[in-house]
Amino acid sequence: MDSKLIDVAKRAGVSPATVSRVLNNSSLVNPKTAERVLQAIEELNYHPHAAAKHLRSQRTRTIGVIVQDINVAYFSEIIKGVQNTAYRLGYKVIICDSDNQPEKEREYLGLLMNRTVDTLILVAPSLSDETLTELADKEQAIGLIGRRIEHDHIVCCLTDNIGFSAEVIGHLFEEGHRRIAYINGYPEAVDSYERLEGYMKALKERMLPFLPELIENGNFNEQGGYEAMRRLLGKGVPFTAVYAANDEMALGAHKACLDAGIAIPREMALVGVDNNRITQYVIPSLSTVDQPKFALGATLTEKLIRQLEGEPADEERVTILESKLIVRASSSARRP
Amino acid sequence: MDSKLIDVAKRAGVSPATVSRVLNNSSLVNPKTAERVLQAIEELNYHPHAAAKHLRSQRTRTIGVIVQDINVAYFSEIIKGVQNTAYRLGYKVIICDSDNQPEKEREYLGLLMNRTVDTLILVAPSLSDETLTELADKEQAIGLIGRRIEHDHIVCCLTDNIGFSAEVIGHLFEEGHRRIAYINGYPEAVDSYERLEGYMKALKERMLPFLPELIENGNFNEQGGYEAMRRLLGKGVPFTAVYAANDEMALGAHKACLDAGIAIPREMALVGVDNNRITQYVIPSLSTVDQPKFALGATLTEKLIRQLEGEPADEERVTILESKLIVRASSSARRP
DNA sequence: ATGAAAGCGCTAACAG
DNA sequence: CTGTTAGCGCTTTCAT
Repeated sequence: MDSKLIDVAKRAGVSPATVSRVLNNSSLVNPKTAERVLQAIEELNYHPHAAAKHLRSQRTRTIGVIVQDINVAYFSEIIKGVQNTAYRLGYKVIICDSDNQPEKEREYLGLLMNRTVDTLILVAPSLSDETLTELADKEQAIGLIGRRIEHDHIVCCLTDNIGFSAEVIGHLFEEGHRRIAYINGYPEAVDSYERLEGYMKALKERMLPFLPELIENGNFNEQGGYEAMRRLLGKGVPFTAVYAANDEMALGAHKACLDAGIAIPREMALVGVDNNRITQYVIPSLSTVDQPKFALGATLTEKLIRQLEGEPADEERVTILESKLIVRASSSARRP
Repeated sequence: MDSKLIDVAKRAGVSPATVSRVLNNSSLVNPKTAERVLQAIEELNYHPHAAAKHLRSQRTRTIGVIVQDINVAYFSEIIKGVQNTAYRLGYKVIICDSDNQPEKEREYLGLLMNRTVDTLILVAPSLSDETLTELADKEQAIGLIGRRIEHDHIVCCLTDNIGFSAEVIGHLFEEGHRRIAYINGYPEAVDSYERLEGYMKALKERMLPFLPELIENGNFNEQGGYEAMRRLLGKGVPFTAVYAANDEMALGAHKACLDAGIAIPREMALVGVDNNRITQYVIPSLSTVDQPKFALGATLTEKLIRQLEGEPADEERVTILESKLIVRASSSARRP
C-alpha cells in the first residue's frame, strides 16, 4: 500500500494540515518543521494522490486539446506548443483526436462536463459559434485556435487569413499573373472562407475580375487538391497561377500539373499555406505561407492558463500572430 | 452549482447507491427504477464527477504516453494509434513530450506515482532496462514500443529490426552492391544496435567483409545524416550504397549526395527506414522500410488495457509486427 | 432490488 | 506557526 499524507504526518510528528502546507508551500511553516516533513516524505517515498487532490480542490490542472488529426503537421506542431507550455506551467494535456468527425469533437466536450479537464482548447473546431458561446457561458475559460469569437471566457489565437491571402495574390500579381485560380478547403471552415475573402479583396484592389470558374473546392487534403486542379484544368478557362488554401491541396495540384505535363512555375505558378516540411522537398519547391504553429499553441495556452487562474482580466482575449509568405521555386522563375 | 449524484437520487426518489448502480449498469436494478433515475439524470443534466470517481475507484482510465517528439511522424502516428484505441475502450490519453531529453522522460514517470494515470506507454524510451524493470515491479502493467523486456507486467510491441535490416542489405546486394555503408542512429538506442546487427548479419551471410570505415553515426536526424554522409564520402573508401537507420538521416544523406554531385541511384543507392511521407516526394523517391506505426500504438494499447483489466494472463506479452521493404527509385535503376 | 453508511486521500476553514 | 475537523462526490459492502 502506498503511504499517504497522514502517514507522513505521523512519522514527522505533525498534523496532516502541516504536511499539506509543506506540500503546497502555502503559508508559513517553520523551516525546522518543514525539514522534518520533507524527511518523512522522503523516507516513506510518499506521492500525493492526484484524484484526492482534484476532488478536494475541484481542479485537475489538466487541459484537453481537440484536434482533427494529430498526424497532420499543422496540428501536431500546435499540440507541441500547447504541451510544452502546459508542462512548464504545471499542467497536463489530454489529447483528443476527432478524426475529422464533428460528432466526435462534440463528444469530447464531455470531458469538460465531468471535470476531467479544467479547460479545453479547440483547434479549428467545426462547432458552431452558438455552441461555443454556450459552452463558454458555462465555463470559466476555453481556448480557440484559428477561430475568433468575442466572449469574456474565450481566449483566441489566430493568424490573419485575409491579410496573408491578399499578400499571396499580390505576390502572384507582381510575378505577372492576371488569371489566378483558388482551391478552397471545405467551405464550412472559417479558414476557407477568410482565405477566399483575402483572395477576392486582393483581386479587387488590382481591378482583376473575379471569375467563379476559377474557384474549386479541395477539402484541405491532397486528393481533394488533385481533383480540384483537374477540374480547373478541364474547364478550358485559361489561368496561370493557383493559390491553394493549404499545402496538402497545393501538393495535390502540384501532382496534377505533373501528370498533365504542365511545367511549374513556367506554365503554372503555385502557392500553398502552412509551410509543411514537405513543401521544401518537392521539386520545384513549393511557395507557401509560414504559420507560427508552435507559437499559436504556446501563446494560447499561456493566456488560457492565466485566465483560468484568475489573472488580471485586462489581458487581450484575442491574439493575432504573424504569418509570413515564403516564396520558393513554384511561384517564381528567379528562385531555386 | 452542478448537480450531483445525491441530487439525482432525491429527484428520482431512490438512494445514491441505486443511482450509482444505474450509472455503472452494475447488478440488477428494476427497469422501472432505472428509468426514473435516467430521467432525473436527464432533467438535472447530471454529469458524474471524474475526480470523485477516481478517488473512490482508484482508477482513472487514463494512459500516459511518453514520446521523444510529437512532431516526428513516426511518433505522432503511434500516438494516433494509441489514442484511437484508448478512446474506443473508454480511456483517455495524456501526452508527454520529452523533447528528446531523458531527464524529462524520467520526470513524467511521476504521473504514475501520483496515480494521475493507470499506466504508461513508453515509446522507444531511453531509460535503462533496470529502471523499466523496477517500474514494472511496482505497477500492474506498463507498455513499451520498440523495446523488448521480458517481465510479467511489461507489454511490448515492436518490429523486427534485425530481420528487415538484413532484408534491406539483401535487396542492395541483389542490385549489385558489394560495398554498403551504414548510417546509425544514436548508439544508445536499441533500434540502432539491432539495425546494425541486421546489417552485419546480412553481410556475413553473403561473405561480404565488414568494414568499420563504412559505419557512421547520424543521431537519427537529418542534419546528422547529412554530416555522416559527408564523412563517409570524405574517407576515400569506395562504396556504392548506403543504408540509413531512419528516413530522416537518409534524407540528409540524399542532400549530401546532391550537394556533392553524386547521382542517386546510379552512383549511390540509398535506403532508409520508417516510410515517412516525405520519402515519396523527394526526387529520386526514397526506398525505405514501412513501419506499422499506427498498428504498433493500437495493438499495444489494446493488450495493455486488457492486462490492466485483468484479462486472462495467457496473452502474449510481446508482439512483433511486420515491417515491409518498399523499393523506390533511390535504390533501383528500374523503378521510377 | 434497494438503502445506510463508511470511507477513498486530501485541503481549508477555524481555532488556538 | 500548527492542529482539528469537516467535507469534496462517488462506490461499495452489508443489511434488509
